[in-house]
Amino acid sequence: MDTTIDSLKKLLQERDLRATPIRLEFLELLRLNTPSAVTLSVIQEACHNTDRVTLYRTIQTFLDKGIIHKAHQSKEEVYYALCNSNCSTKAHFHDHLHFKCSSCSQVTCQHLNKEIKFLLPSFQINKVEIHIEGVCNRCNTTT
Amino acid sequence: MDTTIDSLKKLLQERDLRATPIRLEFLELLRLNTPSAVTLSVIQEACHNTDRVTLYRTIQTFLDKGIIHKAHQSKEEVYYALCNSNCSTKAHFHDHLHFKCSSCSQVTCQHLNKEIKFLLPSFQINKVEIHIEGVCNRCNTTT
DNA sequence: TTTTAAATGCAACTTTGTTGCATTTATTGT
DNA sequence: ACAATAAATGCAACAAAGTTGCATTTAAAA
Ligand SMILES: [Mn+2]
Ligand SMILES: [Mn+2]
Ligand SMILES: [Zn+2]
Ligand SMILES: [Zn+2]
Repeated sequence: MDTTIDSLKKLLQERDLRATPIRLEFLELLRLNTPSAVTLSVIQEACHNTDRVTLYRTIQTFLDKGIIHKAHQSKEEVYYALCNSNCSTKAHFHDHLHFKCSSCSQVTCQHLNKEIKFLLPSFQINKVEIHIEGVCNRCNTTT
Repeated sequence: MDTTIDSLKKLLQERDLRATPIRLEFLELLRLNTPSAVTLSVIQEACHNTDRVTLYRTIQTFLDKGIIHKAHQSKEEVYYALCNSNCSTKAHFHDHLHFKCSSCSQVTCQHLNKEIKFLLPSFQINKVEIHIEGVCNRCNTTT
């Protein structure tokens, strides 16, 4: 039997990281919010008895190891979400965009079904980030 | 005869803003860097005898009045660039993407020739921001 | 159980951004 | 050209956000 906690433990150990209670709580929070991304301030509220510094370091570690990625990065707040299994210590691979709903203010990862082509002659494209703002399907249909 | 300074003065007065030396220096800096965007830290260096607070307030004013816009907004640094004449006190209108070159580290505004369609059924799209990283045409051709 | 490197907590610090208020200055009208 | 005035600026004090060094604790391996 493989509980969700066990799978998170495995995820950490695969990346040579220790499965500490703080890290598991952090990841469980992100997992529960899938497909919505979570801000640092929400993480801080949830982990209120954890030192700020530890959370900063945890985020940095998870980014480096390809466990989480930044979704809808703005100057005000950064949203974090779990990566899929494509990402590793080596590199991140995401073929999705980030949608911020101005109604429910949720940031979600949305899969890109068709590949998007940009006409930039003699440019080399390495990374594409797409942020869209509007009203999400839930808020739009639930009139 | 219409010097560039005069045109900048006119731009400010059209938006009910006073043409102060600081504001003209600020806009001249952005104009000289076109089509590259400029970070706050670069602005601060250029206007080293201007108070930080004034620069923060100048940026906010220019954003509100549709004179500048944020290009390649990240948590670390925000890049600012002049708006085209479409933008006003009412709203910003941009149909271009922002390209960050990992070689020369310049952020440039690139026009979108063809409109990009996203397949997001029952979503309402209000704003689209596209950030691309890679190697720009100048760096790519100058091998 | 013991060992040990990794992870955490704490304190001090830096950097970045904000607010209130006094002073200065660009613009308008005389 | 000068005076009046509202806008813009500078300064000080503050608040928020992020960083660093180091001592202590703990997960994982022996
Ligand atoms: Mn995502
Ligand atoms: Mn732009
Ligand atoms: Zn919504
Ligand atoms: Zn370049």
